[in-house]
Amino acid sequence: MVSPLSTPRAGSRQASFSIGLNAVILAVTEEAPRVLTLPGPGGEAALPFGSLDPESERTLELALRVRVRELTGLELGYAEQLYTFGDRDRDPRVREAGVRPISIGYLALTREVTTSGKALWRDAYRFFPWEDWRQGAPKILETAVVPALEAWVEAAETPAVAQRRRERADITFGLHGATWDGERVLERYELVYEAGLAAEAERDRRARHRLLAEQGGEADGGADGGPGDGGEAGEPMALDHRRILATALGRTRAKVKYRPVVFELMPPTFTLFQLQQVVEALAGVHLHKGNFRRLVEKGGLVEGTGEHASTGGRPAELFRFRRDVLRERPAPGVGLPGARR
Amino acid sequence: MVSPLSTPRAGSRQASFSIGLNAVILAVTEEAPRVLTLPGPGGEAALPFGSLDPESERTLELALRVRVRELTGLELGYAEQLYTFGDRDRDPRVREAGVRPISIGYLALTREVTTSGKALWRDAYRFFPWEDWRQGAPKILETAVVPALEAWVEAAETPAVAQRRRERADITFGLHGATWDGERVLERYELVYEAGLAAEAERDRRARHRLLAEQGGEADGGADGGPGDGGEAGEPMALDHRRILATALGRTRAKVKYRPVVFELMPPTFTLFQLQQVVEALAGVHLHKGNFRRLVEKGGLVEGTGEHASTGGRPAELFRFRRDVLRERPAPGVGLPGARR
DNA sequence: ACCAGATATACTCAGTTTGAGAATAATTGC
DNA sequence: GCAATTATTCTCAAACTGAGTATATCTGGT
Repeated sequence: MVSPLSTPRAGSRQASFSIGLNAVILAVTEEAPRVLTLPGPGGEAALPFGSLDPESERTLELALRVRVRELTGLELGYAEQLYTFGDRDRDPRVREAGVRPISIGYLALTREVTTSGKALWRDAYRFFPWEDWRQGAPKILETAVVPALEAWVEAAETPAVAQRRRERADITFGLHGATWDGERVLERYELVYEAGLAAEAERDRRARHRLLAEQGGEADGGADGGPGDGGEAGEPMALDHRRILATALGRTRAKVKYRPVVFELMPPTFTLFQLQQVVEALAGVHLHKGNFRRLVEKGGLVEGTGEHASTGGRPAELFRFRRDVLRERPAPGVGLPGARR
Repeated sequence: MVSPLSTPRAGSRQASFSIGLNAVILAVTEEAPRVLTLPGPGGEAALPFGSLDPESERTLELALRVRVRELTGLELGYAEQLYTFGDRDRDPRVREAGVRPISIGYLALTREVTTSGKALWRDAYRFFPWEDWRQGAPKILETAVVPALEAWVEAAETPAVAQRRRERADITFGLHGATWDGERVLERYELVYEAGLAAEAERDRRARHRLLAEQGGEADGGADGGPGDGGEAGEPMALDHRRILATALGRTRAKVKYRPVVFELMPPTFTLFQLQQVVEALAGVHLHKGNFRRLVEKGGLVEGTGEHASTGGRPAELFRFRRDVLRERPAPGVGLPGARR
């Protein structure tokens, strides 16, 4: 049953694919979103990942769970697929082994637990310092990002390209009167990469050139390799892992608004302020206490347990997630300010 | 530079992968969402698809665009990645060639244009008759879907499983007081498949059994193959294409609410009622005319051109998409009733 | 026992948005 | 000019939002 539609490409010698499964495992502790990392090549942090065996595993998600258990000892709860990355020229492994890597990213939310092996929980904002607005506008925007973006706009070869670049920079970073959209984490990282600010950009460029020199292959498109010196904006990660992490953070920020996924990150019972702090850590902004409370209580997302926890001031009531909300409302989430269309 | 994390699996003989690129190309005409299909194996409709060559193509999306142009003559505009499917036991091609197919689905929105080759635009609701509520609750729910779901719940082996099944059925189909959520298109199709109502379920089961008989392989998990007789609910598609289409429709319904993607489906100028009808076709529900108008005008999504189109009654003003809205608001979309938060 | 400090929780209130319906305007066909 | 048709504008109550203020209940110190 060969499909009548498939189109074999010219020149496909025995090259093949590898399917990489990458897990972004998020937890929130001490008011920071934390991602589970492993030491990767070159000292860079890496996401837990492994490759899919073509025969043995029934589904991609099951395979991912097995890999994560092997690597970190963690038994995943909530997990969803994020995105599949397959850019040929953005992975140093590409032609080295004649294998084209396809990376399938997954997002998992969990409570932080001690893990085995070399796994380490790291603050996700270490990799995206411009995403945390809880202490006001992040300084790195002024000092590094905006200047680099301006240089990148200036470096355009035609005014039309410069115009497009400027508009894109404005929208993704909320410059010149545009509004900051917390969900555009990936778009911002991509821009940081393109502007040459991410250490990965320089690293990948070098790797490509090395290969081209060895093989005398095609010309480099030259769409990147801008003015940046690299290493200035956020800690780099192995391979394309920072990209995957950016996708995960953006998706989490979006999803929290319309699905009760925050509760995956909470203990069975919690105070409303603890819940709020977790949401704030993910969103990277502060919320109005009274309004948050109203939203989450009147919205039927939680129910009180009657028990109380001492806090240093008046004791706070402990709440639990109210599962019935799933039946009642189509899109139950904790909605942030400006979440309104 | 071998990753320290990859875990070679036992028993991986020279099996390999193929990467399939699948395009769901949507347009709206005559008040129906239409999907571009090609004749597939066994007379079933198929999505345009082809496989990725490991070496020649720089990015997945570019490869997809090339395939679609070759197959249908269509030059894609807006396109986004949807989901990657890789279930081993749900694709008849799996072990036939020792190749495990991974399908990457894409969503493209366009205006309907005449296409070359054997491509055909078909009403998407033909494949999901339960999704169109514009004429009231679809009859097929009463006549086929709900009874099949009930049978599927009854067929559970333990009361606990039956309980879980019932809750899942209620939430995804809005039964017993739960609310219908237009975006859960995939979840509904998956349930229809699991309940044995989708013709594909029976087809895939047969294919698996044929292979098992030939190879004497592992036992079938038996998690499906329920009471349904197949073929009762919606037209089937080739391979896992109905799954991909369901993902696309759900994503489109969601996205329309917070990104101005409808305009990809519109001509350069249009009346507000035309715009509304396109949104209604996608959402599968009717909207309040005045409110829709208010939303879209006050929301700054469109601007009048001053020109008018004759309609049979009072002429309607022609509008165009107002691009500036992208700068002004973080999540501009046309929002449906109940879309709040 | 009382007070200050720290939290949690409860209220208030104006402004905005939503959902639903009704009223008015500009055409076409007869 | 009239009926039918479609577009456009208004109205209004209910619900929701954003921001602030007031009250309650604990701890620790004196």
